[in-house]
Amino acid sequence: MPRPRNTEARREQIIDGLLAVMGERGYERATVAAIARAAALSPGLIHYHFTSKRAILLALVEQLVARFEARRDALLRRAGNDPKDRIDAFVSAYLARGAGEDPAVVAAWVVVGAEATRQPEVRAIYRRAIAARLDALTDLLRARLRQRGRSGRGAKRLAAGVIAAIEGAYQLAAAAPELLPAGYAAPAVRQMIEGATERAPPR
Amino acid sequence: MPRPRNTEARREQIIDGLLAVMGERGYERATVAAIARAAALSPGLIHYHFTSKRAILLALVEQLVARFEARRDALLRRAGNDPKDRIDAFVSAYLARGAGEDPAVVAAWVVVGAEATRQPEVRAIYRRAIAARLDALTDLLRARLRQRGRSGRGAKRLAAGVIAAIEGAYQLAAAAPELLPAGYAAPAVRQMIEGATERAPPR
Amino acid sequence: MPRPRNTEARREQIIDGLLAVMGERGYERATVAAIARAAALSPGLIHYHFTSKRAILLALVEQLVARFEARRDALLRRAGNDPKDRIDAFVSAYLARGAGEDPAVVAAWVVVGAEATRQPEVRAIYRRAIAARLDALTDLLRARLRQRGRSGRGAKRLAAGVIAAIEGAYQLAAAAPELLPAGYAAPAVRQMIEGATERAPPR
Amino acid sequence: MPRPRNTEARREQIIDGLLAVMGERGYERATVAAIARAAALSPGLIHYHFTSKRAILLALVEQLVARFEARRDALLRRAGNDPKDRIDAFVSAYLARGAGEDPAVVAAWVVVGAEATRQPEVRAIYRRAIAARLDALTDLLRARLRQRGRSGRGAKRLAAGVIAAIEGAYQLAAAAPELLPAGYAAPAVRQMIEGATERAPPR
DNA sequence: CATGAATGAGAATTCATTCAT
DNA sequence: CATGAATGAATTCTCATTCAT
Repeated sequence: MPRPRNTEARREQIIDGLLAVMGERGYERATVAAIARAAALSPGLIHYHFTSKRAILLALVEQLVARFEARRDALLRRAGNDPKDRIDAFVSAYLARGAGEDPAVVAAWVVVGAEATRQPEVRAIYRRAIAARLDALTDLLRARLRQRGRSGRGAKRLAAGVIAAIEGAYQLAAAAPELLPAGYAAPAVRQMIEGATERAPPR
Repeated sequence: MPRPRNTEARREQIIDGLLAVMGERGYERATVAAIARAAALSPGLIHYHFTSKRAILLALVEQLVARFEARRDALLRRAGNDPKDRIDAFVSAYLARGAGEDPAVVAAWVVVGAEATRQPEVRAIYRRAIAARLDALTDLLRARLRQRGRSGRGAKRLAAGVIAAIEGAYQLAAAAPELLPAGYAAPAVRQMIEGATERAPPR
Repeated sequence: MPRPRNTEARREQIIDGLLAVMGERGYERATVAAIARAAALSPGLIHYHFTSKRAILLALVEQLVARFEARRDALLRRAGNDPKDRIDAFVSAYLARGAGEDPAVVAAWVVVGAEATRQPEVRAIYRRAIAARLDALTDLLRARLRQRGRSGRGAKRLAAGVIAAIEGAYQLAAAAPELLPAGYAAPAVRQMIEGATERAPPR
Repeated sequence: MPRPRNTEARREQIIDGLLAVMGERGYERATVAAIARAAALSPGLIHYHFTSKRAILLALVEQLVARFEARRDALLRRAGNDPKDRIDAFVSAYLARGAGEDPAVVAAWVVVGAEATRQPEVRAIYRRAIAARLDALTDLLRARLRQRGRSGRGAKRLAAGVIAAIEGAYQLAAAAPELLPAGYAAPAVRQMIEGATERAPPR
């Protein structure tokens, strides 16, 4: 009678181990031994379930992306059809973490962003995720602009600004949280959007 | 007739070596050997001029901060006294790099931000720098709000939003440049500021 | 079916490796590579079982101390109750090494004595060992003095002299063995004790 | 007009530098830079005056030996002709340092003893010095034995015991000074000598 | 003689990965 | 699947010695 398979559970454990360790040490200094410890597993087991340390990172990045998308979709579903509400839902889903939801996830995402700078495979996933957010947000913004009788022309640029602001909020939350006024990020982003909407040329 | 001292020049060379290597490999993978190669020096010499690799990083961080401040001061001096112009000068000085001025500097600053997450000494310098920018920008924004007859209350939160947006622009520029519309950042930041100014309550 | 644990055996091997190498090279020049070679292990394994080279040294020092104490206790148990016999047993146990029992141990102990001069952790163990010997020998000498109807006053100073003579015998055995007459040490120590006993004031 | 030669003074400075540093760090860890600092000279100058670090050590050892011999000769000259007084003079000269005269010299001599264990050139000087002390002391002891009407047979073995006791006193003074009763060494050595003298067979 | 920079050969330590059990 | 020992290639750092001035 073969032992029941538990590969998936183990993979989750290991990914969570990397998440925990990477937040406080970064990727390079997250040793396989430390990941194993955080996952309450033996070091040897790590390489049974993952071919390499890099593979764990890639799985983690994908998981972080998927988590965001799940939360975003849930909030959008609840938001109804009004463009403004939908934009708020998107921003809330994105900022939930940046605002302090789970510090480990915030820290890990910042590390992922830095790794995306150099590891091609991380970069690929990261870009795909950012591109998807950019596209989705662009659509939402365009709907909003049209609702206000404006041209949708600047939507993409505006979306880029919003995403930059949110990614920057993550970075600041991870590196200098005590400098920041509470809850500054969402209103700032909203100002950016409203300011742009009002100034946009008519259709 | 001793050999003339050249420590300062050598330190610069080494810092530049780290800047170059770190941009493409990150701090951990910027080996001392690679730094030496980039600086066209022998590896042993690195440790003659710096006590440790970390010390080079700290020197680099301080240099990056100083460079920004020098550029900002120069632009502010040229900007005159109008609050709006001064804010523009500040943002331009900050974004000059984000916009692509020197990709190595952009990449390095992103790495510094990530390292600030974990290395206490880097964090200290990083925080001091961010705090200084926050204070300076808050003052500029407050002047602008008053000029328009508004309360200066929200100035600090707005400043935090602007800085987040700019730091995020660095991150995106380093990790996903080809996704971004050209020159999106400055207008987005301007929208954020104008939106907030107009919506701010009267004094 | 995990590989059976063998940490203790490996640690012994490594300690023995240091013992062998240190005797002929001293501690500093006993490189980890050389220790590994002497222990017939790979260099990396050394640091799997010990956190640092210093940790091996500390383990070795403790082992040397324990070895002496085991031999001393064994001889004392055999010696019976006569104070003179017990003193002889103590001195024999101590000098067994000095007299040439195991040259590697003699040499290592001399190195330990020199390291105790500077490494605080070595010094702590060394002192504790010397203090214990001093106390034990003082008790033995006091019993002997009383047996001869003398005051036990000078016992501690005499014990210090005996221990100095034995430690010195180690040093000379390690550095200049061929200069020394065979078997000089035990009689010399005995003379020291007898001379002092006879000259001690009555109780 | 050539600069006046100062080689001898410089060599002394450097030797003193090694003396100071070696006492607290041992020979291996006494870096040339540290020696230079202790000597208030530049590192490069060290190798102008000595071909190697080892050469400094050899010079230091020779100096320590010479210093002892000078003091011993001075004390012997003052001691007159009585064998007992001459022996006392010898022991005093030897122990002066062990008793705490100059801790740096004591510490350095202990390091020299340990180095003699492995460096052939140090060993050669060390042995010659010990052999000379052994011979000289043997003569003194023989005179004393004859004076008391005893056979001089055991003189050499006794001398070895005395020298071991004194060398051991150095070791203990360097590594565990606070454990030792004040002024224990000289009386203990005297007991050793008197005990042996009285027990020696008649001529 | 003197200075202090420069070199390069180690040294300890770390760590991803492999492997025997 | 699981364990934890084993390996070996890197990596940072040290330091005696050399050298240009």
